[in-house]
Amino acid sequence: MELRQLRYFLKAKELLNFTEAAHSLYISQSTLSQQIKHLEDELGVPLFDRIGKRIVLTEAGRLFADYAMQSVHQADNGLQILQDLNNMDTGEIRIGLTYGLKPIFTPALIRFMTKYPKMKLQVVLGTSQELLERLTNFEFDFLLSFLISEKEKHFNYQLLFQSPMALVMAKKSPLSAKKKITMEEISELPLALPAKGYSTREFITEVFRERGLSPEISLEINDIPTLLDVVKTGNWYSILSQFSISKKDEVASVPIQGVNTQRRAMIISLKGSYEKKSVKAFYEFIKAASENLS
Amino acid sequence: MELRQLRYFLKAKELLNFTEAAHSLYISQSTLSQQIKHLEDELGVPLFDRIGKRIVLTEAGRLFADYAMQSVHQADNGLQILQDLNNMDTGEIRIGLTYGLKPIFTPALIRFMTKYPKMKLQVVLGTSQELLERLTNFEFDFLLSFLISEKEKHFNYQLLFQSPMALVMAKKSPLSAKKKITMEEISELPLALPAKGYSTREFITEVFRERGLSPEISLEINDIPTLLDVVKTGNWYSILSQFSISKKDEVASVPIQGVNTQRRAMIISLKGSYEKKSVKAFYEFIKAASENLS
DNA sequence: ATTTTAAATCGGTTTTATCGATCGATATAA
DNA sequence: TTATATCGATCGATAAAACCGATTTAAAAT
Repeated sequence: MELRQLRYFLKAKELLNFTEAAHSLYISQSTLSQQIKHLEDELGVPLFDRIGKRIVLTEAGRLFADYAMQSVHQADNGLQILQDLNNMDTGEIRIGLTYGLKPIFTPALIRFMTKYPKMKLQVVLGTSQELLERLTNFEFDFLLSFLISEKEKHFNYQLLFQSPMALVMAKKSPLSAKKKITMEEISELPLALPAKGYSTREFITEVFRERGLSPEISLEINDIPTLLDVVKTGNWYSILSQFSISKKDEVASVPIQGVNTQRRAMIISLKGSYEKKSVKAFYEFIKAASENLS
Repeated sequence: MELRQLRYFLKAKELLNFTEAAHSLYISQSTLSQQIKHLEDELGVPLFDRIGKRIVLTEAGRLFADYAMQSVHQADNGLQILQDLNNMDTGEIRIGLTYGLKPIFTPALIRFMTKYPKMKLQVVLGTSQELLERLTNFEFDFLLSFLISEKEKHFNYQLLFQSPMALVMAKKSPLSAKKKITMEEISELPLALPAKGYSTREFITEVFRERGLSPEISLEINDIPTLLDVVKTGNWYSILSQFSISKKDEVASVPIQGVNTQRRAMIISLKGSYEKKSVKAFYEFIKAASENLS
């Protein structure tokens, strides 16, 4: 068993297609096919079921995948820590970012890249749910998100700041003059909310559920700028964290009354994973940006 | 980077001698030398310092070793879990055993091997301290020992039974008629105790320390049967757990008064390591043996 | 029925790991 | 101080393996 074979297996498992996997690994399909076979021979059990020209993971494949992933990951970590030992000016940082935290991220990014121009960053925007999933698969060094549901024990959390939820509406809306608004009032309004998977949406659903309210959710949109465009028409209202609404969005916002509407912005990383110096440095840039904005 | 290279590296790190390491890996010295070099080239930093004809781990080597070990271990675990999936009648169990728990282990071993004759067992007797150290290096599936100091969070503990400490003496000793004895009385006697590293010794030291007693320890022996031979002369007394003294040892024992002299016999294993079916089965045999004896 | 698609297989090529022999350096013994 | 043994590095040759392209086989799709 070799790491090369484990890497091949994991890619094949990911794509469930030998031809594509081979292509993405820059090897031929025949090579991949052979190496998987060798691995299976050594393990004494098939990792894939060949159903016609389709492949699916076997029970054994599912079980084995976790160990293969860990093994490869530990080796990568070892490499990383040594490269880190030499200099922190090179290397790559992979970051998961939720829309809501873009305002904090962008200035941090710019300052960081100015200071360390040789670093390579890879930023993926997405919903908290999908980013957490990918973090678990070692696809990110960390991600920026509002806290979704409960903390999980295999993640590390660093609190950046808290921000209350606010009702968002067109500037011309009569409600924009109010100082505060309750969830009860909101539940009577036509709402356009972020789609499922967004931490904000999960949070809103939970708050409504706690209070036994069943609001009218007429629109679900998986893109925040579009959501704001909809709100600007004046026909719908939305709920976002106060923080993520900037002036140039040209909408009005009214804070929501209630202790439990505080959203906690977090840096989330994977416990047990080696944390590069460069990543730690980035944390400081993000924390500095958070303090400036609050 | 390949697992093969990591295995080579770990063996070289263990023996700190390329020639011996190569021999123990059934490869030539030149091959090992080359493969270590390739690995170092890829990592961009030497893992060993070559001081004359001696090699020592570099800082980088020390850091990298943990990751290499984890990587190899995870791959091995993956293989193990799949072999386990097929049948639990084959494979090897590696067990660390302290002298004090031999009486419980031996009958469990015999029954287990009778039921699963194809299994291969490897049993290492030693002190708790050295066995715990080796458990951390993945050298055992589990070990049997009385609990030493505090529980550590990277170990799993399963309590087997509790046994009080007892003063051990020759049958002819006048003290053998007593029903109980205090630590204060003991501290006046000439003592022969297990050497450092034995859980029992660590425990005794701690109990004396707590009570501010400074006993006369005239003999330290790292072999329990020898210790008992010494005790049989009548010139010395020893302290062992009540349980580990059997009738055929031909010594008398008197329970020690005091709540805190209870020793806890434990199965200790490494958290996060995959636990083979066969190992779980063995646990049951050990637990059954504990219940019978108590 | 025909075409397309995807994995397995085959033969040949390239790369890599491995070995034995040797070299150079160093520690040890005479 | 000199001779000897020991250890890691290096070199050239060989064996093993990974790899590729072409082809085959079988199952979907048309």
